[in-house]
Amino acid sequence: MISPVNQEAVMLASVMQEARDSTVQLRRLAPSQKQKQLHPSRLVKAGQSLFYEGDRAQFVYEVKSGVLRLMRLLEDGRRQVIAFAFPGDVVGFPQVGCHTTECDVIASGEVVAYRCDVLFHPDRDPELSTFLMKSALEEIGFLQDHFLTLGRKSATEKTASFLLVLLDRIGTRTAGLATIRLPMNRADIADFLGLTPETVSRAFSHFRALRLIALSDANTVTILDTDGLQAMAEGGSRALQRA
Amino acid sequence: MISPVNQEAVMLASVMQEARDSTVQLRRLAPSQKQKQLHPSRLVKAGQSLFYEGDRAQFVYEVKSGVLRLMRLLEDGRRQVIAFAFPGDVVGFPQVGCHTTECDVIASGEVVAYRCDVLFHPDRDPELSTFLMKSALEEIGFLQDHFLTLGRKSATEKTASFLLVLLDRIGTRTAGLATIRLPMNRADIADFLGLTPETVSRAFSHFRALRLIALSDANTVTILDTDGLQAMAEGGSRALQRA
DNA sequence: CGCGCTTTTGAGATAACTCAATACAGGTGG
DNA sequence: CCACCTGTATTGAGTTATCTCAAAAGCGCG
Repeated sequence: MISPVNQEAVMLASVMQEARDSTVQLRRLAPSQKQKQLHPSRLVKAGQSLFYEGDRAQFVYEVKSGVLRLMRLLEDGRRQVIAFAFPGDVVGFPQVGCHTTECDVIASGEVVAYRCDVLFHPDRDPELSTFLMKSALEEIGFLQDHFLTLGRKSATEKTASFLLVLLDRIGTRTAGLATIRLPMNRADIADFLGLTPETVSRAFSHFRALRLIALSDANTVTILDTDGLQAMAEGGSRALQRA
Repeated sequence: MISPVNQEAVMLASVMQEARDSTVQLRRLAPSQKQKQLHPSRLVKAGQSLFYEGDRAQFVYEVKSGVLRLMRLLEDGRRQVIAFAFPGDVVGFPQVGCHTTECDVIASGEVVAYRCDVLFHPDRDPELSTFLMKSALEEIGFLQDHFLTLGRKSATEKTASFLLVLLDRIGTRTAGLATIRLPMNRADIADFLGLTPETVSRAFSHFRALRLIALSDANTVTILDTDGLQAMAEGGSRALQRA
């Protein structure tokens, strides 16, 4: 998921603030598609922030490699992770010119920045415009999916759903078994699912006890029974969950 | 919110299925803007459905008057209301050609239908394309707002937040007091907030006891203390909530 | 080897749920 | 015009899933 080259290339001095200055860490890439020739690629390092809630929106970012975390905060410190962004995702769609979420890098990688004004001038680059519209529609669909999870599912259902989505997005198949390397910690997962880290941990333990998953370490999940996990995610047999 | 004329004009025989047939209930309107001349307006009646989950997406709809409800269902009947759409909102953004939510009319009114293919051909009508992009961005912002509510707020905070959003969208000011006519019932509110109808009702009663609101009838809310309700919505003083 | 951070496990507290009864409102028909 | 009837909303009492607080375990790092 993260190319080692990128990690090397990032200077150790880089701190959060740097990422907000668009002139830092810019680099030309071999253009992958015609309409992207003009849009610079940027290396980003875990721990950086691409933007904060309330920032004037300058760019939307397409993730090339690495993982981003979008979140919103409540005054008293409560946190909601809106989304994790993986390669192919576009983040930073603005609201009346401002970002309404904070965007942090949780796994170093590379992003492509598009000036926000391309969103409102489709005639200048119809191809790019269509790409961004599709990305926005994807984002809407993704958020809607997660609504159901957030509003109507139990802790085990939420956690199982989460693992299945990640399996789909970043799962790898080794020796016939699907495994997921989690780039985020339990607190991030909890804040994504509207739970506490303890409850997430208990759900993992529960799945392990049922032999649906195995954990080689806390962040490496092997899926032993996809169907069983699917049943969990949809409350297929709600009795099963307590078993 | 709902013009009486529209209610009259709709035939009593109209049932859900009719709304899905785009040839039914079409009518030319005086074009409000140049780019909308070609897009037909359609009268819709409370109880109809504009589309269902899984339907091939043909149109996105701009609400002119009335209120729509977007929702998703789980096999076992659990329901999540994704959004209520008021005049000015655009609903029905498709996912790979299909609708991923069900859309029902909860208050009769009028919508404008735009063919989905305009989303992917911005050069044909840049002005419309920009309008739809802005609508999509609004939708994303709106969904993100609601994420925080859904994932991290208590029942009273959720309910207070809900009332404040509605105040902003459809509140009216009479005799110096802001009032809201709720077009949806308690079950809809509950399914929007991830609660039960009983809990929503208790929250209303709680606010009434604190003299933050008054209810002339179950669907007519008068806001007596906006600041107090705001404090409730943000858990400003969490002690206050239990008072 | 010991320190700090994350995760896991445990035990008790609580917010919201479930089920059930009552109250209310709007529409219908006598 | 009023009584009834149906669906929605409210209120009550007991249950439970999840949270909170606390302790133990695991893991990486200097």
